[in-house]
Amino acid sequence: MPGTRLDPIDRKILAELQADGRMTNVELAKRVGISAPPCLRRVRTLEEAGFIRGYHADVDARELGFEVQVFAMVGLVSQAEADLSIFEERCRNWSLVRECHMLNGEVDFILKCVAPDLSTFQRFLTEDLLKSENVASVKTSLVIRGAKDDPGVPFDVMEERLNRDA
Amino acid sequence: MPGTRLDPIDRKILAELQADGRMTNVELAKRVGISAPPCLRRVRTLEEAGFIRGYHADVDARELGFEVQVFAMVGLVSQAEADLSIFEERCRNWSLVRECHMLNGEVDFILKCVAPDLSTFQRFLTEDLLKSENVASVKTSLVIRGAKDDPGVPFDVMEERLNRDA
DNA sequence: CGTGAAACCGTCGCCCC
DNA sequence: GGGGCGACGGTTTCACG
Repeated sequence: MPGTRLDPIDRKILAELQADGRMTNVELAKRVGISAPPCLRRVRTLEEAGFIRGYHADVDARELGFEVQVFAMVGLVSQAEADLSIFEERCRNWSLVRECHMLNGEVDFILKCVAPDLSTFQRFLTEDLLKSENVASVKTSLVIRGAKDDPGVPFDVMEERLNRDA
Repeated sequence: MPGTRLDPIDRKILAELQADGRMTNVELAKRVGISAPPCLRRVRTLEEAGFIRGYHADVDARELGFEVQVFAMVGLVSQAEADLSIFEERCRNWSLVRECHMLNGEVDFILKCVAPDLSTFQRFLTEDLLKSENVASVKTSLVIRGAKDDPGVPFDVMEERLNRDA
């Protein structure tokens, strides 16, 4: 079971840095109840072990002029591993596609796209996505309004499960 | 048009902080070509104006033991504004629901859920989501594997459009 | 927006348990 | 193994030009 190698202090560090990634190390150390040097060593270890992938400013897309968010459901002709990989790699190269997840069920992939306006998205849809080899079908849904958009994971659910198992 | 009040330096600041939210202010200042004090003033202004909503460590869900990611498509019985708001507020209180977007088309909402294991998710699905008033239907799709998961917005697409308009 | 100065922080070596 | 203390260099963040 992953996550077992982390002690409660590590989990607290991760939760705090997920909530505020620009917190100073001394502030973080105070919150998790140890002094600054060991706290910084733990953070570096968590980064190197891949638990922390990076730090990002959370920018307001709409405020910045990205008015269009779209979820695109993509079906492929061939689901052979090589063809899946090719499609995934293509998505990684489209900066307008922010997320690409392979799903079970009727559809093969869900894409979350962000664009400044509808015409920019339509151009991507017709000239890039739909013209891609192996793409059989694309169904798009515009985001009318966002109700919640929290990055990261629910640490409280994790703690609940750890308490339940204990 | 939003985004017009930002000059090229502000946009560069946002792009840099989106790429690395823990960059020091002096490093940021160097990259955008001004000295540290005005750079910090710009960052504070961008924060207070809401362009920057916060900073978050990007944690690896799977490495941390969150093995299950699910997209849930939710249809409601009533789409009256009051009923939509009630549903959105409920989603905000479910920590396992990380995103909730209202969509056009057949379905009313798409939810992105993160859970440590399938049974935790199933419990949420049957005991919380499906028992909610006004929920007519829920279709879930498990994420088989993630191919791309970049937070934020595509600044390069924005710059392209600005150049095109100019 | 830049300069300078003061306070603070990140970071290291060392000692302790 | 991990945590704490002290000190140096770099950073944040003022006031001022």
